[in-house]
Amino acid sequence: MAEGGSGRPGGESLLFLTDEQLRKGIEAMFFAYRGFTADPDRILADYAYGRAHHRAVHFINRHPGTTVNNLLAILGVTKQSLNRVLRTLIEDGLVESRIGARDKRERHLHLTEAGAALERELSTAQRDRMRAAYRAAGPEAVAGFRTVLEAMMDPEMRRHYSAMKDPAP
Amino acid sequence: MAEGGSGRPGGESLLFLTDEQLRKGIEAMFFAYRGFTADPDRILADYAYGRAHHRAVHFINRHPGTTVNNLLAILGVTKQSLNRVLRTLIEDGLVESRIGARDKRERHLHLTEAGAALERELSTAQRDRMRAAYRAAGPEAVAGFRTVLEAMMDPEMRRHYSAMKDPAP
DNA sequence: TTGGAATGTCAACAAGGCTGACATAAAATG
DNA sequence: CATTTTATGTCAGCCTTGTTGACATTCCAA
Repeated sequence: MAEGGSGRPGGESLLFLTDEQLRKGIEAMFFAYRGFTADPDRILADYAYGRAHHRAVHFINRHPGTTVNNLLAILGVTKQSLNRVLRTLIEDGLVESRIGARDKRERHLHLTEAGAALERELSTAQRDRMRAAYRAAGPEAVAGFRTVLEAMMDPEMRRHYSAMKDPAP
Repeated sequence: MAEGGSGRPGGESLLFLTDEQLRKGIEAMFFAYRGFTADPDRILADYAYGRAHHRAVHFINRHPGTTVNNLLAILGVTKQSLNRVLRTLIEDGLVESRIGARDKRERHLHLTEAGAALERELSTAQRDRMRAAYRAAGPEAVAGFRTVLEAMMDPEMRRHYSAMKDPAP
């Protein structure tokens, strides 16, 4: 066969869709995600927190005043799971839970100053790695990176992703 | 400010390095990784296996005859953790562990036919999603995707990634 | 031959997912 | 007003998968 023997037929413009290319993409995701979480994980270990706490703190910072239910939808875990994490964060004074003004059943979540400080520490480490990768890869690669990742999301997750404040164009 | 008010100075060619852009990249990784693992996770639930089993099966398939130690380095977990997963896979007849010929301390790992069948089922599901994302994004985006992911890896992981058989150019 | 290094196994513990059941309070609805 | 639905919190218990510690086996080098 003229197109490389992958067993997947197609014109030469579809070479990037061979099984072998797709496997490389899968492994790239696996190895890159490890790097992606490595720096925050190290910091979290010092605080006796885990990735679950990081995720909660991250999205509370991004959506100040969000309700528990909304956070549940974003994180895609059960309320029991989230509650355990949230409880420790509130006990430790990193997150504040305010009863809703309109709807008193709701709890609106905010970071305290200490919570914001942890968020900064974590996101600085994670952004530093992301920045280095972006800088090494260049703007065009970054655009492609974002395009593929967005196409890989479940539609529900894409909603949450797109709903976040986008940088001014 | 002329460059969007992110607080990060830089010429217009560095707009893709603003904190806001980096945050979007971080969230894209988070949401995309969820999609990336969603399909295999559903299949694994039917077999009472987890992601750890998937990873082991994937890399044993990619490196037939690999030793436990080598797999450890690739997966980046403790040998005790891997051993538990490996033990169930061997008990269930998906993986074969052969004592090394030269060095009898080593165990060389191979998939059985049943193991290869599970691997195919899992990787087919995962590749399907990856293929759809690649197709939607196009070849240039895919190249950028791979470039950024590779830049994001720890050097050690990048070694393992690059060591894998690359598609013929 | 003997001591250390490498490899792999077993045991026990913790984090953080999950389900199920249940309580409370407030809102929405008849 | 009575009832139902919604939002949240909590308890109990299970599973996967990470961890450390202890230990057995095997190899190799002093």
